[in-house]
Amino acid sequence: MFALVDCNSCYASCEQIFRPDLRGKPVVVLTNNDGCIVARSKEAKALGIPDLEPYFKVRHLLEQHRVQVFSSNYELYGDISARVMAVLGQFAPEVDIYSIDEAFLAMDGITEDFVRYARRIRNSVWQQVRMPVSVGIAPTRTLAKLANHIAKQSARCDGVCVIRQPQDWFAVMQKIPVRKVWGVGSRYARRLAGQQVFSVYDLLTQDPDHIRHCFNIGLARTVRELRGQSCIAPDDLAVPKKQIYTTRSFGQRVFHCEELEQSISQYAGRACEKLRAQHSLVKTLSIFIETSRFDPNPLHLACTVPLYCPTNDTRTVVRAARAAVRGLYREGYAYAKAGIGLIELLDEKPEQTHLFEAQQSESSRQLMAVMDKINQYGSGEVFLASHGIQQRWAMQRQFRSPSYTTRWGDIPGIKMR
DNA sequence: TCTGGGGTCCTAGGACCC
DNA sequence: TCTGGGGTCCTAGGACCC
Repeated sequence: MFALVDCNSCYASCEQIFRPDLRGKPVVVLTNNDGCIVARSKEAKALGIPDLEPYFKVRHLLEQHRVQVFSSNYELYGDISARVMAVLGQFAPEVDIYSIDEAFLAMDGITEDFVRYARRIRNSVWQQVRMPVSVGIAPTRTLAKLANHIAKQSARCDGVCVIRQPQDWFAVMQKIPVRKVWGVGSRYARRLAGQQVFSVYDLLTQDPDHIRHCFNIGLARTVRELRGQSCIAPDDLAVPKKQIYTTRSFGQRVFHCEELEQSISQYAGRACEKLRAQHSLVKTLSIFIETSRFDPNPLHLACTVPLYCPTNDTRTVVRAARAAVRGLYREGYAYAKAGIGLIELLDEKPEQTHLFEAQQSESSRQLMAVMDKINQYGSGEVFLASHGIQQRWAMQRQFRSPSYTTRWGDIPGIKMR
């Protein structure tokens, strides 16, 4: 059995922790660059504010209902997430962190009544972090996700749902749209509708081989998981990434090559941090710069760059990435976004050395380790000068809250009387 | 004035080779 | 002379997730 613990409206709830005056009120959080709505409190959902809608399109609606708007504050969310995960660690020996706001717990060896166990988790996380969570428990991860969905939807569940046997839940599954299944996006949902598959139950009763033939192995696995047959191995979530990307839209359009080089330097730095965190080396990069996809004639320029010798030294990767940008750059375009992908990765050990090139030096390794140590809280205190100091292209975050838990200057004060 | 997220993996199809 | 099987690698595009 697996438990999936998921924070309710995670980013909005994070903001409410330090603004208890906003509990019970409509709150939304925006994506990077204040682009789209990415999190909505329950009250904001009730107002009919759609998910992932561009901010400027719903701005008047938000103002009309006096919805509190926040820019993304990942320093805060990352720290709150770590605290939630630490609490979950008290409940199971193995916590698979699936994303910033959810984790799977393996329930092996848990003898306590599942409903009671789930309630204890909920209460503890609320008590220790003030984060509301929902808990779904089921024989497979896909069913645990579904149970979590039911826990959130049904008031009667009060945040907890346990699916012991799928067949006990067939009646409920007939009423849940197939789109809600983990692994079924809007495209698959549309194609499935063409085959008269509308509900979770409809999908569950399909022949996996038929689904494999019409779609792919992933969706066939999903069908099996819905039937209670576990096919997503625990390791699937822990394995190192096969590719690492860092891409960002700019706060405003960029016209000059130097600024593109600055941005790509910074993204490369971030990508290399992730690379070192999983003890990998990169052999091939992918670099792109592009105009807005909403432009009448969008331009997308990309190239792949093989590295002479696999590395995880930010300086080497930055040098190659900047050269690539200079090669791609075309004058006269309003660039909206750039990114880097580390697309071919190797294990740090054993290192594949080039016949005529010294392998990555010990001094390089030490330097990177020191940088990572200083920057461990994601605040980016140490960086290469090529990132630039005055970043005209940096993202917009007009409604950012303080980093209450990670910056000395932002720690809330207590009034004594 | 103008505004539109970010990350990862899979697969089909083409190029090339034996 | 022309055809044809099968494998590998690469890449762009598609699909998913939160």
